[in-house]
Amino acid sequence: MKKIFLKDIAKELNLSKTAVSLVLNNRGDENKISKDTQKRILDFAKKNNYRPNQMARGLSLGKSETIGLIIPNISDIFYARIAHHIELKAKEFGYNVVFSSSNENADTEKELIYSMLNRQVDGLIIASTNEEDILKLSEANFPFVLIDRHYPEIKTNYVIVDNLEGVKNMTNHLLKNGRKKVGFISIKSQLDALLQRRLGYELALTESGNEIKASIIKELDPFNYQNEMKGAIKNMVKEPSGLDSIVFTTHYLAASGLRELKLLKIEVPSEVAIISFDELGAFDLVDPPITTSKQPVDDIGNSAVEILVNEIENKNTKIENERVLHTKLLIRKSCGA
Amino acid sequence: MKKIFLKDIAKELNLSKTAVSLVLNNRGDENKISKDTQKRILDFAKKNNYRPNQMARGLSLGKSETIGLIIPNISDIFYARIAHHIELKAKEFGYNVVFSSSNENADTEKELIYSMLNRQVDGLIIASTNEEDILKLSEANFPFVLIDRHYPEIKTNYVIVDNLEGVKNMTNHLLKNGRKKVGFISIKSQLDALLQRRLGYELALTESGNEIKASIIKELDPFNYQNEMKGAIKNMVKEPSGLDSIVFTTHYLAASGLRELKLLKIEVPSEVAIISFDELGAFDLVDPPITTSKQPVDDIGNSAVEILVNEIENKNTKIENERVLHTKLLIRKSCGA
DNA sequence: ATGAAAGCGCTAACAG
DNA sequence: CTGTTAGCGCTTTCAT
Repeated sequence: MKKIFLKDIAKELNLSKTAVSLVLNNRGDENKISKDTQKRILDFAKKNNYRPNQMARGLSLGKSETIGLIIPNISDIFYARIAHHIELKAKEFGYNVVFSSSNENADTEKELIYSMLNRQVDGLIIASTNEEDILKLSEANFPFVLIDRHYPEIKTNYVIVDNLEGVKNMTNHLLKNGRKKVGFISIKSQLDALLQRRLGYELALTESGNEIKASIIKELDPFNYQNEMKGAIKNMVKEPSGLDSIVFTTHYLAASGLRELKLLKIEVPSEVAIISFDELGAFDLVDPPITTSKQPVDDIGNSAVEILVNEIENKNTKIENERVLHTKLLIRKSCGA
Repeated sequence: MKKIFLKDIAKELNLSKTAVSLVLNNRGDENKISKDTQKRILDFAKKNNYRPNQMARGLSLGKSETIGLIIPNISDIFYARIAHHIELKAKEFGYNVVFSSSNENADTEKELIYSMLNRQVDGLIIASTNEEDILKLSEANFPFVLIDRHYPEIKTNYVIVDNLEGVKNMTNHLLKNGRKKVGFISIKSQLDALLQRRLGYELALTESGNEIKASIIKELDPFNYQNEMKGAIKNMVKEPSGLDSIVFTTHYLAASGLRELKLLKIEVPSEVAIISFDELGAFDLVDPPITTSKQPVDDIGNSAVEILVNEIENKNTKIENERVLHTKLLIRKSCGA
């Protein structure tokens, strides 16, 4: 593991740094360096385990072959899964990934973006909480793609799912299964993704001739939802609301809600049916197994990288850079049928 | 977002790059640069949003203020949680983290380690699959700490849990609850962590006067455990084995096992009790809620960073660099009582 | 107190 | 085909 540098191998082999650098970067042929010399260089490099210093290389090249990933929280299984696919795909293209969690905090996100820019990432993939800096990135023409969440007013690359459709399908599923009074528990947020989910719910109700009463909708504080859940559930289930089903807009809300329902000894699905947007690892084992609108995490991750690398490397191939993917309803027991 | 460089601010302010650099690195006072000059520099930098190029800085300084994290799989909630804590703690110390998944593949892990070294990470945190390269790192005196898994023959920093104790407690819990024939389902592996888990199981049995029959122990292929699970379970549950309980050594084995038990219509815990080492997000909601030996992911992450940074920065504070943490038994319904 | 200059390891014109 | 040279942006030694 003794460190060896480019100049060392040049010296040892009595060649110039240029020749060595060229060969090591696979530009030997195009620069007409003799096969023999090339072989000597390659062999020597391999034998001595030569490893170019990527900081030097990056500084010189003006790029780092690194993608930055900014997400709300890596310990959220949803983002962790996306991260995994991003990582895999990035590697295919020869990129590493640096990640950071914003914890849904705008300032942190801002700091993270700049910190990554300082570190000379070649591009960014962001599940953003904060519009302002996205706008700046966009104006600066820096390569990035938004995932999971996007800002309709800003023209950017993005990969999201059709939230409206997903939640509408969920709500309709409940309705189709004979539920009459469907509640909605979400997170208080200005994010378009959450807005769309609410719209999907409302649309399903109105289209089926149901009225939307505010009391049926609860939007909890993202940092305090666990405490607020009990009240929300109680309120929904008891009269006058007397709901017979609840749509949850995230997996953690669904888990938390089910926990409270159990504490309150409310039978799921006989008394109250529940359905979740996206899922946790073991939702199929839960009592009862939870019906879910599953997001295509693999596709989200792969698409994001594909779009990003395309932009970074400025390939001519015009690819679709605004992708709206679809969720898939996994029907289990929590809605009755 | 117009890029501004050190030399720009020096020129604008009619100063030398040295002065600017010094001040920006908080070494103004110690180099007796006038308060006034310092203020001018700082103000100008802030106003123009100066952001040092970390590649250049890193190249010059010979360090990157980045920690590399290599784990088997970021989409495994266990590692994702650890990653989250590592990230948080690293930020406290001013480090970023670069992560990669080895997918339990020795070659990938090797490649990852070298790739990270090339990228000049200052230190590494590794949940390793492959002893060989750990040995090299160790010989090269490169700062790193092993987590989750360690190699008893190599002297390194590490943070692990007491696997033997954890599984022993699990097994005893089953025994205490009146189970007579306890099975063991694990992953086929040479890793010490898994060996210890098996030892814990065996120890609990022998100490309580039970005999260990090979047929009671199943070690599945890590890449094919889902397919092998059905056979394993069937085999254990039917005569002559006729087990009344099973110890699973990972959360995904437990989930998979429970899935099969349900398919086989075997009642848990009345017919067969199960217990898991570590847990998934919703193990408390599962039917039945699964008793678990929970690992202290926060402490694992925090300790690892603490030890690593200590070593990187060569602080004199002698800290314990071989930590064995303890799991905590969360008793739920899957074992009966 | 401040500045000139060298150097970190690598790439890339350009000249030969 | 190969070597010289400048330069990426920053830090730091050593004069002044």
